[in-house]
Amino acid sequence: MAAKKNIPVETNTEEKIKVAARKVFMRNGFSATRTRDIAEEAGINLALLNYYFRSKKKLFDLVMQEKIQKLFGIIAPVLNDTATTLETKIELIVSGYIDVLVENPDLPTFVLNELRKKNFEIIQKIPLDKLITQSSFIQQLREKRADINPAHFLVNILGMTVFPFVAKPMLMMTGMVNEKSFNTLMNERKQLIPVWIKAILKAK
Amino acid sequence: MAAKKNIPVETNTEEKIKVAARKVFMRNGFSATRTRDIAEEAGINLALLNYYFRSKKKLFDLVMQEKIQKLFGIIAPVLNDTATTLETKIELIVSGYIDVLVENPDLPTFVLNELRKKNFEIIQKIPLDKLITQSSFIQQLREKRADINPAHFLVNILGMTVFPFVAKPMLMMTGMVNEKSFNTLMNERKQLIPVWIKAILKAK
DNA sequence: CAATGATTTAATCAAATGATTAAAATACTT
DNA sequence: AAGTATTTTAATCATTTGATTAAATCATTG
Repeated sequence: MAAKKNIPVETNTEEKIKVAARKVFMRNGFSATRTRDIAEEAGINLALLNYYFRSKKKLFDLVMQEKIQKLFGIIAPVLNDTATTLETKIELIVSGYIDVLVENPDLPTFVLNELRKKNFEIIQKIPLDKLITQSSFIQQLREKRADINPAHFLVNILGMTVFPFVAKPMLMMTGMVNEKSFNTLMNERKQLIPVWIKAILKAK
Repeated sequence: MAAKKNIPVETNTEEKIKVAARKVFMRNGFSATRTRDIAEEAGINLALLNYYFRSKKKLFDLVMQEKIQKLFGIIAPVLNDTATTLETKIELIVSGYIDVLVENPDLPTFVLNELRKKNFEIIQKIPLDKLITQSSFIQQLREKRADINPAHFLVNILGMTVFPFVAKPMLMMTGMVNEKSFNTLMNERKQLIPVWIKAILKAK
């Protein structure tokens, strides 16, 4: 590691490849992405990709790891914050997700589809199990409504929040939304979903 | 068309290829599927695939067309039935989707992801726009709650119903569900989602 | 500045893959 | 049964694609 010392991150070859890989893998998925596409997008020689990352698969795993962390990073800290109420947590999860997904609309479909196809070796195995089931969020829900299965409740919040992004191509196909009205709709949902979830919490 | 007359559908080569194509395309998506995989799954010579369907893309478009119709076929007739109440429609959509998706858990992620990647030429262009916006469902919703945007309302129902299937790999990764408890959960949701949606309808 | 190590390039490989072809086998018609 | 059309097969193409190699360039160190 002789060179590379004073080279700013943006012009660092390794970083240029990562940036390009994120973009191309996210757009096309693992199988439809050719290493040549990434090289071209990065403006580098194809051999450099293998020089820095060994293989297409290794580079992809790196990107996947990031994207999964991005997706869980929105919800994890909120679930475990003992300082906030259940209502506040709901608001934070909803607006947190919508803000990130308006900027990265393809993120959930990409991750969920690649997971489904098992195109990914889990590198960093986190004990998500306990992290969620022991969370402050679940405890607070139990106090309020011990009869509601936390899985149902979380699925409702995420379904209302994340699903529209997954279903976006279909919503556009049906003419129910266009590129502009979709974002308006999502911003409205930041206020609306917490109201609806509270209605569900009251329902019996 | 000389032969093929008395040949039962199951042993019909064209049909065998379609059955195999549905299976393999659904599991792997367009790009990760090789025509050789389909031929092997169908137990036929590779050349027959091109003989009957001209190309991988044409065969894929056929499968996509079917899958999209399957996905919309659940909801379309319910939305437009003037004989049922809004409450009944909600119940029918929810249980209709859950029943089909328990048997075809990969259907939504497959379709939504391939649509996202635009791996598909829409052959049969249906005026889904009017079909939905002019539907009995939307009219009934307007009568009950003119202030609720129908898009929000439909997204809520579909989000709560369809999203769990899309998120299944992630729910399993977090240890929140396993293969067995997932189906139990989905069956519970057939009863629960209509209750929750009614709570949303009452909320202000 | 020369020597050393890191980075980059052009050229090339080997395997995979969608598709085609010509011939063989099979079924249908008269 | 002979002749014709359809279906199936084995072999082969032409590209694409992930990866490697050897040589060239560049930067750093002593």
